Amino acid sequence: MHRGFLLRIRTGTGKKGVLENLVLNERAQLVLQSIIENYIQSSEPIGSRTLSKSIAATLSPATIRNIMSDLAELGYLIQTHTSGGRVPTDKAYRFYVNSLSSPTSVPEQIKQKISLTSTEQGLQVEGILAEAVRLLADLTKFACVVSTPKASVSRLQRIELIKISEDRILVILVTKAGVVRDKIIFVKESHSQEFLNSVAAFLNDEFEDHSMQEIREQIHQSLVDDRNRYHDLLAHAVRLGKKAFELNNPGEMLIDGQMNLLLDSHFHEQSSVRPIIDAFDQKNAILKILDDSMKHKGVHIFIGIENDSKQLQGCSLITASYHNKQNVLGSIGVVGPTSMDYKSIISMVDYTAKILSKTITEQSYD
Amino acid sequence: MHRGFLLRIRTGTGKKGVLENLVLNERAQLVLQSIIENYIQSSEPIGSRTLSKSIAATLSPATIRNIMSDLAELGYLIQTHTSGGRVPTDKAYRFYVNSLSSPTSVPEQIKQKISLTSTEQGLQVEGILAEAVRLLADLTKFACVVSTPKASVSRLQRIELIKISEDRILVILVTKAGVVRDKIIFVKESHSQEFLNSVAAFLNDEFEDHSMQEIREQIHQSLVDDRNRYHDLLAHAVRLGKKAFELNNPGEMLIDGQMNLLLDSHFHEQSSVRPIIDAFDQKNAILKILDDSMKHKGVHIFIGIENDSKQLQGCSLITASYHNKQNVLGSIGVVGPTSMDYKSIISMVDYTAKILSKTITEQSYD
DNA sequence: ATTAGCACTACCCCCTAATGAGTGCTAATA
DNA sequence: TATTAGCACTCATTAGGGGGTAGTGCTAAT
Repeated sequence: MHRGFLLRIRTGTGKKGVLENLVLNERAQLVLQSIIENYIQSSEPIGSRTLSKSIAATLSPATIRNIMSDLAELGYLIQTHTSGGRVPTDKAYRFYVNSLSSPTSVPEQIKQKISLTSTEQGLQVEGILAEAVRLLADLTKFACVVSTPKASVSRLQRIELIKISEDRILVILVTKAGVVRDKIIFVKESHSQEFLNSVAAFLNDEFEDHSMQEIREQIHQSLVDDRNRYHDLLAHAVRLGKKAFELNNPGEMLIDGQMNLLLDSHFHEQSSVRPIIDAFDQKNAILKILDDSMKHKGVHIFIGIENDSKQLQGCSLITASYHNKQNVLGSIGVVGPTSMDYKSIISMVDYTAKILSKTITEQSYD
Repeated sequence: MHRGFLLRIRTGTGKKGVLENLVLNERAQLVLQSIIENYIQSSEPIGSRTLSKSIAATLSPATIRNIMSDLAELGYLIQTHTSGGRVPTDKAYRFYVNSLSSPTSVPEQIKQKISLTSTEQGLQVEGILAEAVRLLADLTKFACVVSTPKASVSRLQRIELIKISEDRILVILVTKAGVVRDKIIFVKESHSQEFLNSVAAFLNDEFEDHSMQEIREQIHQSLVDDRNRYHDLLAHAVRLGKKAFELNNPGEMLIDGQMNLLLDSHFHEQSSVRPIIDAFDQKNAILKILDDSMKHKGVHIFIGIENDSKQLQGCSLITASYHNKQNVLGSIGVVGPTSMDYKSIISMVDYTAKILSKTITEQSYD
């Protein structure tokens, strides 16, 4: 047993030297990194002999075997069979991405492909998102998702109420971010278009530039506020506004490139794709991750077992949030095998999110 | 050679008796039908012995072999190997679906599942379509598509012009069918909201209940019509209207259940799915079929080789148009293997399209 | 016109043996 | 003491061979 040489107590912390706090020495790191990179490329278990040829340092297979044995014991590698080479665990991938510095720059050649042309055409934000997610899917050859701007954070630019029939009113909400939402609300009593116009004018006056969340809260307060009862227009405005601003779509997302997953060699066995398909169908697990990713700027990486959702524990997600001048609006991301090429995918997601933010900011209404 | 007994010149036509004009006698029809139904179930080549057991009539394997041999010669069957049973060709499926009478009724049990609840929630047409296509995909376990209502045939209910910024106007088009389209147009000169309101009022007066196609034509005529030059409001209305009614989205479609194709045994070899995936990516080939299917009422069936698009020649499509009170709006359909269970899929598509039509008609604005 | 019988074919499944890449352990080496 | 060479062993993969099965075409009998 020669683990001693492999490990070093993390310097500068007073914590007890439990296993998790140990760090690998440089050679072990090199070997692990090399295994991971080889595996990402070949998606086949890596053996000591193969590795000794491809690795930068000159190490004999036997030495590598020793190191690998220790790495396995520490949970970075597993053997699929007694004699079938070793495969990195999720823990290894975590180590790997942590060791990567900030996103490497995207090759110029690919940068040129990442451009969103749709602004010229007066496309809505949804159109831009659709283009972005398609682009990313084409580029990465994995499945990609993007969450539409959260209704609650987006700020009101304009509301319109249009009488459609005696009992139906079309509500148009335009947000500063450039998103148009339309929904139909049903009313018991018929209102004239003129009346709806004044209600809309009132709501516009009152709430322009407020976030949807704020508006909902304020309207709710007004409801319990007695004095409004005596003002007819106000009362109606509150009642209609309540319906109009009710958030009915709990957050949507656009998906593209699902099919890419099936052509990927890592997912070759059908069974392993199944849960991911289901995850896409149900959406909420992925949506939750995208939401989480909005909380902090930059690229987020969720590797296999780290995902709360069981269905997603067989894959990794790389996400980045996008924003306009004021707010973080949503996130865009890639769903692929845990053994994906993190280095390049991270930089692609990062760059795409930046371009997306830029495009959306440019065409925001303020 | 005993083909004589198998064939009969089609009666009542004066055409020369070329091979295509020949029809099969009843026993041959029975055998062919039986082969097809067996193959649809098992997706494995059918042999004479197996068939002789499962077929209704009592025929010895040898007899069946003779019939099968003739059917093969006529292009209804092919052998994958010298001794590997026979498989129906696209021609056989065409014969089969032609021999089916009008759609069989859907089992009550399934009918209950086919219901679109979304009307209650004031969902737009797009929402209803999304629900319908998802439903059909769940039911059939294949990929399903639905084309959104053609802009050109839908009739105007209302237009609104909303000033977003100095050089941007948001156009909202509401059609009788209940579709809301929004787009942003760019203008050189700034207009006040009041002015936009009068323009919108004018356009509404002039064009309500006209189809988009008509409107476009009339506006185009007005443009060349000199007398409008002298009427300021009119001139602006024409200019803005031209931009507003420009059809920018060439027809969209919604897809659901693509993943189902991969789980299907008929497509088990990856290679055969690939072209279909591409077809979905490009959309236009499928969109064209959906468009074609709008021309006539009822269910349409496109089998393998019959498809113009090479990529779709490995699969079959079953489509049916949907409509509101006045117009055919679009079509909904299933994309699956050529060996799909036509009988039940046809009736499901038929029934779903009917329910879809009913739902949309009910919530149309006239 | 239909069927039974026969020779033949080809896939499929199972078994076996050979191969090769990998491992752990131990002893030799620098 | 860290590293390496050598050895015995494991196990997935592959190729080859035999039996079984389901199929075919042809011919002769019914």
